[in-house]
Amino acid sequence: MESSPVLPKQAAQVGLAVDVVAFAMHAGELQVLLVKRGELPHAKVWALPGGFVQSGEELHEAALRELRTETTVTLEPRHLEQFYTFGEIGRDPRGRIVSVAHLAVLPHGAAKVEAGGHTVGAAWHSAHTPPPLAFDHQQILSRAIGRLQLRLEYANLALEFLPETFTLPELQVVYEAIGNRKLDKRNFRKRLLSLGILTPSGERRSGVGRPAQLYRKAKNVRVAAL
Amino acid sequence: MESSPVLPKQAAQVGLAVDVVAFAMHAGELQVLLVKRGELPHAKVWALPGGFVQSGEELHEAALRELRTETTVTLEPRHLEQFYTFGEIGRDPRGRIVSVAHLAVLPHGAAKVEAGGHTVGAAWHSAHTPPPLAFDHQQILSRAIGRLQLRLEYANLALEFLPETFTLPELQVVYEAIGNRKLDKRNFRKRLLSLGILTPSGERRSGVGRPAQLYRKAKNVRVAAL
DNA sequence: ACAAAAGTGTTGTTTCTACACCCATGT
DNA sequence: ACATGGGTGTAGAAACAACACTTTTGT
Repeated sequence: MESSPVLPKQAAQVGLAVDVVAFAMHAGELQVLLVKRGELPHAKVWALPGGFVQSGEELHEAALRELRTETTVTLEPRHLEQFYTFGEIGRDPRGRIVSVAHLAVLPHGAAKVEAGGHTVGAAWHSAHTPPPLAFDHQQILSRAIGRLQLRLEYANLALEFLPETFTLPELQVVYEAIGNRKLDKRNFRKRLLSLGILTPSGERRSGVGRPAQLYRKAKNVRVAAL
Repeated sequence: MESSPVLPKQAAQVGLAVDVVAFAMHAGELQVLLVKRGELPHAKVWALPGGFVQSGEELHEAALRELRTETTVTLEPRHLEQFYTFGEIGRDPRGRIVSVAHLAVLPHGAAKVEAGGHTVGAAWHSAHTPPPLAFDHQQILSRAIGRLQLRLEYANLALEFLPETFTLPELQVVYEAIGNRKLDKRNFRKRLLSLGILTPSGERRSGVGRPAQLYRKAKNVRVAAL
């Protein structure tokens, strides 16, 4: 399928992997998708979905594949980008394994996850206070949260966490959960509406209280890259 | 020196490389360090310094080594960080080669560069208008400039381009060269001084005109990561 | 009627931008 | 004296932060 690499003299023998930090909003909290490993090393420990890149497979394809086979996520990621490559020598006891870490955003409704592949469990966990993680995955997660917070503020990645139509209070919850802080309702509303990236639609009656206006993303999407 | 990787079933056979985008200021212009390749593919074409990661070598060590052996740079980089990993399948005709690209800042005075290793030339070139580059190095360079512009504004990376003491007009030139736009002298001066990251020292008489105040970086360095 | 959540404006502070002249030195 | 580059202040505009009450619905 491709020519085999002409590796020179003493290039390192490395394994190339991808790991995926998949975020979603559940119960007003920023959550991350974790799998419970079924194999050594770190069997029965929670870890990020991930694995080795296969021949003829692009990096982002490998990330998608791992997400789909290690868990049963029902929806497509709304956003997927590589954000850092972890290659420190001792990071994996099996040898020199370099992992290109990816950040994914899953839309609301991707709640049903099941284990698949070599995993014996899959579940959403609080992103800010996760369980103990295998390998250097805590470090990877922390860096992913940092990147997500950056992206939130200046590319409007928050919309990708919600269904197609949503209310402003729902959007505010996304900002608050990712930023881990409360925001003022009036200022938030002013700022978001003045950006002109939202268009209203019909109304909606939630369980209790006054019904909220529904919005959707405007035509002029601008999810700026880096 | 290390245990050989336990590579599973059909993991891809990949070569792992690093490339270095080394920036410096020369003649009031943002310049990038390029080498003229001595080997196929792309012999006699300008390229970023780079090469394969060796066993037992961390990624950033490999980046430093390539910088030191392919060119004779006299000074240590002031800043070195990985910024993106390029792994597209067709990017290198020799096979599947994944490159972790690094951004380096060399301080003023690193002007003398000579070819070394497998290269037949090494020289500084305009970063905004470089010559034709080998492989996907134009793409790597563009992304590096984008990252540098980001870092400039909110981590004060500009100081790393200058000698230990410098004048405000010199610093402004750095900002203008990286951002590729003119800045207002008064506003620039107000903003920088109000940050409180500069402390004055003695004076200096340049060739002509009124002598400028010299500054150095204050004690509270904050070169925020990511 | 009451509980619950949505919605709405103003004011003061800070930050950003635009803009033109005088100052200190070398020749 | 003059050429060269360094240095300075102000005013309007825009963005941001703090703050409390009214409205609409379901029960």
